Amino acid sequence: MTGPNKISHGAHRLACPAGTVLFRPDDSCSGFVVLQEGSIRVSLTSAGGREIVLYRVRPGEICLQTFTCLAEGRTYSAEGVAETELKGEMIPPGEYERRMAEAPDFRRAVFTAVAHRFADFEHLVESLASASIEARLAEALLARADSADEVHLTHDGLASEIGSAREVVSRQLSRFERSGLVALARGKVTLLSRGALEQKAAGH
Amino acid sequence: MTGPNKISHGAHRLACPAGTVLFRPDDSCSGFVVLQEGSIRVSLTSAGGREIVLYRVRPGEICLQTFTCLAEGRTYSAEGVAETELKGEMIPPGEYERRMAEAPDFRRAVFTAVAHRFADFEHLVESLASASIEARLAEALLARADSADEVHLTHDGLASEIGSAREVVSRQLSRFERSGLVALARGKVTLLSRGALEQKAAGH
DNA sequence: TCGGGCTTGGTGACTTAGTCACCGACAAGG
DNA sequence: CCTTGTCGGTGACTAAGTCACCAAGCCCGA
Repeated sequence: MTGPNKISHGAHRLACPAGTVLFRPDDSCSGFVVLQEGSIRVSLTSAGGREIVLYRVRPGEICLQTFTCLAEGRTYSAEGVAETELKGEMIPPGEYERRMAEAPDFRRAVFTAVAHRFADFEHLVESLASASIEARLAEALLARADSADEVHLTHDGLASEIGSAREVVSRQLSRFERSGLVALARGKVTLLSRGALEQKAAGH
Repeated sequence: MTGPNKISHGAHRLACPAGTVLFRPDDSCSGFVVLQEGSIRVSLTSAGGREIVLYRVRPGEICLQTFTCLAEGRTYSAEGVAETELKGEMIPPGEYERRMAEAPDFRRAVFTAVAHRFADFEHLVESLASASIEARLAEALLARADSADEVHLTHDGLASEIGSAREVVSRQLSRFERSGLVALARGKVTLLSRGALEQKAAGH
């Protein structure tokens, strides 16, 4: 725990390539991750094989799963995968406890992050309970488009984002394409009218 | 803040009858509630008028809405209604901050409660994303039945519990009745076979 | 460069869920 | 009583999800 890996007392460096599975359901938690670079996708897969993305962890945010596990000494219930290369620190459970008790800034940052995360969850529940597929898909496309208005996800991937099925996404995308809102290619969706998609996302 | 209402330093007594609306979307938060008796129903109502119960707060638990508001200084986004008569304490924001910083037991209790609450949310998301109406309704009936196996809720109320529509609940209840799982009366459902309902809740 | 085999996407047919409009039954209070 | 509001039932329709299957693109080894 000393030497080049030591970046702050009691913590050690975390670095892993894109695609790394950080945790799976029933894993126990090995520490609190403070992300400096990259993004982690946290998703839930139900018995029927349906996957839904709960949230993403980015620098400055926290993984609520991890918080929960540490607070209760329980195992994970979701899966976390590195979407990009990751860099950060891993704070072991004991050190995490100590900081929560003694470092007001650390504690405040964790709280704020928990609160944010919780707001995400609320939004997700509201969407699932009452938004149309059209609206949810439009929202997901806008949220995941890059600066060139391109979304590099398969229809299957998009289905996971919104907690639906591939066929449903395919059909809705075809409708968007026929209306001139997007252009489709294998593994890619190009947004042609953000404005119109924003309308759809808001529920017409 | 002194006199008969003082029950612990800086807090004051909270008492209100069933049906009291404790907070609505966009209200600002006036303090942290520690419940000693009763239950609070926290629900979200979407633009289309569809209501869904997020969770209930019971003694020893916390209202995550309130936690979020205090942590970020934001307003509520859901509605909280007293389901029964309530008794407890109301800890004002400043005092809440102080306790979080100085009282390890208080802090630990809050964390544990947040973690529990979060697990509820996860379960809700998973249900919404992939469980059938049959399963969700069976689960809600079991969760809300009293010791006499009776559920005192209207079909509309049950629909809010599972985030669906009254007609859907009515039809599913009819099917349960035809299968001999429940007996129906105005404003009441009587469970006739918990075992069979548990099967349904687990997804056949 | 050819040809599997895998991934991705398209489609029809069907089931389940949600919506809309409407009506009848019941309960409580004047 | 009768009136008014709540509660529940129903038919007809739309939206979403499921199932089975196929076709096109892509990767990779022979």
